[in-house]
Amino acid sequence: MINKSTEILKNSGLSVTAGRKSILDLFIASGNALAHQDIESGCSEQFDRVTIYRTLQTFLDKGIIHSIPATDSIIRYALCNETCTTTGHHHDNHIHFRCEQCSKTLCLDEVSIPIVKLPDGYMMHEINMVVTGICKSCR
Amino acid sequence: MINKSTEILKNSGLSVTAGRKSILDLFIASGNALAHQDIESGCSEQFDRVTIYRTLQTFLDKGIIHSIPATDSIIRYALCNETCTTTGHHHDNHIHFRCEQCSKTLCLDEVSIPIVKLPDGYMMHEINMVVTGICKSCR
DNA sequence: ACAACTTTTGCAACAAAGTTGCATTCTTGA
DNA sequence: TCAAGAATGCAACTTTGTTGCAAAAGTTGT
Repeated sequence: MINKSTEILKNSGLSVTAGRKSILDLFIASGNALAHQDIESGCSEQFDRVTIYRTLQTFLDKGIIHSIPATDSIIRYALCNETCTTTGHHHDNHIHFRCEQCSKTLCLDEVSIPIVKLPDGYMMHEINMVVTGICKSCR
Repeated sequence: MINKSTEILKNSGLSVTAGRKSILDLFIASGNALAHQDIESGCSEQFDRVTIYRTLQTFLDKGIIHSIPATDSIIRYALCNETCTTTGHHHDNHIHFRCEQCSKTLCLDEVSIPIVKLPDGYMMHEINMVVTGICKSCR
């Protein structure tokens, strides 16, 4: 296996194409979460918008990336770390941080989401926590 | 003061218009969070899409409603409870629940967001927690 | 209750984001 | 290497969100 992106694709049973590798490389290179737009403008080669939508959806389905909600209606995606290899829906147990200054969104892998007790009758499936504030490099 | 929606508007220093009252009434009537689309189709009278966007923005600014992030890129809004009357940005301290069956989004006012400790160098401003699962009425 | 003033609304025209079907091109496994 | 299946690009379209401006409200003081 030549490089990491190829490896990830093979491990997920996906065919290795220029687009997928390029998008994965972008995720690996950038330490933070990426929105569709970031990917469209950040890829080394130019790919069709539709291809990017479909690629992101595929990656989501395979559990290669996870989506991060935000109040600005822009969904960002980040690489799942190695431990979550389950295909399909999976739980990310870390919190996400969005910096109000540099507006980067990061996974804080070291901070895990605390357990909350739901009222009687509610069943929890997934949990998502996003903190906004000022990040380490912006202080 | 005739009814609740009028009261809320006056308290926030907003002029009372049919559109605003209608949208507020909808929020009061429906127990769950509403997306733009829900409001457009749910109002008694028909209002222009632009009016709804602007009204929601105004309500946000005044702290009448708060927005709830989600991983489906649809932002939903919910009435702020009486205790949070601060104009402008404010922190909701409760978690949000999205039911995967009926796909309603609710504020769980009784469950407050637990405190998390961020890594050194990070400053917290706002915090948001969304749980998905099955709600009480769908079991 | 009315006139003057300020806000809000609706419309039109855009811009951006996301979706679908289909023909072409690329990957993969034998 | 080649056939079968998967991924891509394109076109056309729908949905979502934004801006400027004129018309229609709402508000305030008298």
